[in-house]
Amino acid sequence: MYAKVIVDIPALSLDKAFDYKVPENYQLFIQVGMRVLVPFGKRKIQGIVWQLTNETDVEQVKTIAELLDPYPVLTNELLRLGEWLAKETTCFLSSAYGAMIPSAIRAKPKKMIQRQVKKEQLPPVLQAVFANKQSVLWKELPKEAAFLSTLKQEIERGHVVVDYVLKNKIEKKTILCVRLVKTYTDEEIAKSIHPSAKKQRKMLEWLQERSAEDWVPVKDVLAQTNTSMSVVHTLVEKGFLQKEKREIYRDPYEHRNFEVTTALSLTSDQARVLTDIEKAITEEKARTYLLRGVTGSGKTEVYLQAIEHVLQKGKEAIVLVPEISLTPQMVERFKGRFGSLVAVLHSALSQGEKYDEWRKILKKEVKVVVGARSAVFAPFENIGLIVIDEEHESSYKQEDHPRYHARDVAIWRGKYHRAPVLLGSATPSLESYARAMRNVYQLLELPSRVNRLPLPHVDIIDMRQELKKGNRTPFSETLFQKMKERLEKKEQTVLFLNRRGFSTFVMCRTCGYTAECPHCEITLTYHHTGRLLKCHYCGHEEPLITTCPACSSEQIRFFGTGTQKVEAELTKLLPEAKVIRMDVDTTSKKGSHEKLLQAFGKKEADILLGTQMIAKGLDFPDITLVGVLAADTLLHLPDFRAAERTFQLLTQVSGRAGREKRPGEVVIQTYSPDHYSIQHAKSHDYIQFAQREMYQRKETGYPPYYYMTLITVAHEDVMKTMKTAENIAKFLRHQLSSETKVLGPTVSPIARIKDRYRYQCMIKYRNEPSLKQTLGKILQHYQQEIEREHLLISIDNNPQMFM
DNA sequence: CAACATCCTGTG
DNA sequence: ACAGGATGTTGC
Repeated sequence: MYAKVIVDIPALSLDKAFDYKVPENYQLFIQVGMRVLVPFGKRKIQGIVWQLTNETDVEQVKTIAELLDPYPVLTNELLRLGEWLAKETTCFLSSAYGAMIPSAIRAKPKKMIQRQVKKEQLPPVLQAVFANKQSVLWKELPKEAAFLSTLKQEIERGHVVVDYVLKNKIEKKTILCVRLVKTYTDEEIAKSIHPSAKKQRKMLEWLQERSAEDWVPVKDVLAQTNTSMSVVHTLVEKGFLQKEKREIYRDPYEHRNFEVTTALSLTSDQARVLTDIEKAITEEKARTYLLRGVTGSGKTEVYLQAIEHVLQKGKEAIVLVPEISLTPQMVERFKGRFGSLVAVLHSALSQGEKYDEWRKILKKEVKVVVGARSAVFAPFENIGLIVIDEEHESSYKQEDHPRYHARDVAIWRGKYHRAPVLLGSATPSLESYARAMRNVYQLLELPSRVNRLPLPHVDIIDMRQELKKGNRTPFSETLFQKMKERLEKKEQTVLFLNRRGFSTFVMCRTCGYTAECPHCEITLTYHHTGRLLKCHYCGHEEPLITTCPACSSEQIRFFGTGTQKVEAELTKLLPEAKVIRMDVDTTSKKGSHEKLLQAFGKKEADILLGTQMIAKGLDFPDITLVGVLAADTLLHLPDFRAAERTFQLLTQVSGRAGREKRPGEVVIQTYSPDHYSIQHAKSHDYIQFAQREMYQRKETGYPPYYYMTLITVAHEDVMKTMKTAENIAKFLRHQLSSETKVLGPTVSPIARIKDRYRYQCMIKYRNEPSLKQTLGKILQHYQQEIEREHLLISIDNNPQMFM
């Protein structure tokens, strides 16, 4: 019996299966999808069993060293999905599988030396490194030539051997538990426990009262009965109790109680939508539905009831939510409805927590997964529905290998399981909307808010006029007036600014010098805390300059406005207002995001000031005013989706106002008040916006009318980078059809990142069946340079970012 | 001509 | 990715 194994090393030359013999003792247990440790050259590495066969063409097959799993970590379906993903996104098979497995179990084998003889038999230098240990990690050894030659000698003599051991990064967590051996009668207890041993009696009684067969953590027993460990020991010795280390799950929501909820009554719109979806679930129709529902129209309740239907059918459901809206509020809605049947997966969990949530899925202990992008790979085997909330969010596209879009993966899995996929959004991506228009997806709509409240009134303020009036604060007169009103009425305001830090850039007024990152061609951003200049791309930091390094002038000025600066202005202009600031800098610590939101929910502050991250899921009844300080920041980015993103963001943010009884108001400040994305956001008119934008895309030749592929070349040497990019473009023009456009090469919007120069080419095409193959040829051709000289060629199909 | 750095090949 | 052998470079 042989196994075809995909080894865990990302390299083009290793992107194929390697055959290994399955040892006798594993033949009964081994299954496709399990991880194995295999000898590879002089090393041992991890791999995935991809196929099992009875023959091999390879003459000198080696044998699998170790079977790493008791059950497969990848299902048959996921193995096939990986093959598709590798082909579709031009990545290695091992990278595709890597994306499906939690990082906690992707163990790196460690090189070690082990002594085979008594310490005294080794030369003194080696005695010293071994100390009292049997084995030592290779990387902890001294690397001097003298030492290495003695080591080599000892290895040749067989006194020391080199070995690879595999350390799981995260172990299963265990705690000490006890349970009663059986249920005891009073006489039995009286017979063996002395009347004066009150504590022993108390512990036994306490345990008897609980369901007797269960294991109980010792910690709880001691706390509840107010006894000590010695009592446990005595009872174990007397044979009343059993003691054992039991495996437990780390529970990220351990200290939270989720209020149990039941299905809410639906509006007629919701009911109509739900009927369609339930029908698809029952009939096992692998259709994709686009649910367009205005903010506050109750999309989540539709998801919840559809999932209920899935569970009734004995199937499982996956719900994807953008990372930033996976707040405790969101989790609460699902845990409240489905309790312990829910697993939650997102990046804020520790590695151990992620691993445990994932194990619950694998062991079929949960039926619903709520999670960010990568949760689309949840190893369920009987999926009845996949939901993608806020489907337009660009975070569903992974920005590094494998560059997949969760929507495409969901649709693939939907087909496999014959399950519907439900895409939900108030502002669908134009790609999805176009598909719905062509009936590729089925369009479902929720046109009005659940509570029948009107959508908030939106004021557009022309900031050019404010400047003329001499207003130099970040707030227009109108916005400032309204903020003051809220303060008096004790209502809350949310201020939104799409930029963190204090100012955008620092410039010398005398000579025009601007501070730039030494590793990336991008201006540094001033951060008030620590008085630092930071690079938002590579994290480089340097102290703030006070004199210009170019001309020694002291006229250093800050330009642009960030959240920190607005906060400072607020304390100056509205000293009585309490402000909470939320951005990457104030929410980087675990749990701080939640804490700040809770504080705002409890009305500990009047104004919430934040970036992107507060645009979603914020659902507090007392917010009656939303201010967008600079609506243009997104609009003028060099990106064909700039208008779409602006419209989506403004709509999203406006949705935060007046979610309950009181109507809300929105103030949008902008330097381009007439732009259609801003005007249509004012009138809450998605359809008008979509039509206008669709026209624009058609004229300029962008998605959804054309597909795009972005190729970025990066290398330390500018000339080499340019030449390579040029050659690639030439090759593409030659290979692809004449209707396909190859643009560039041009310098990337960020010309250098981490000391590598960057050039890019763009391919725009409508029909190019051999594109994937052609791209594969390019990688093949540059394989040596990629593997040896750190040449980077990245291929991004349907890119979301153009940096 | 040895000691050392760099290139290059193969991994089942 | 990385180990190990082949090949090139350098110092005396």
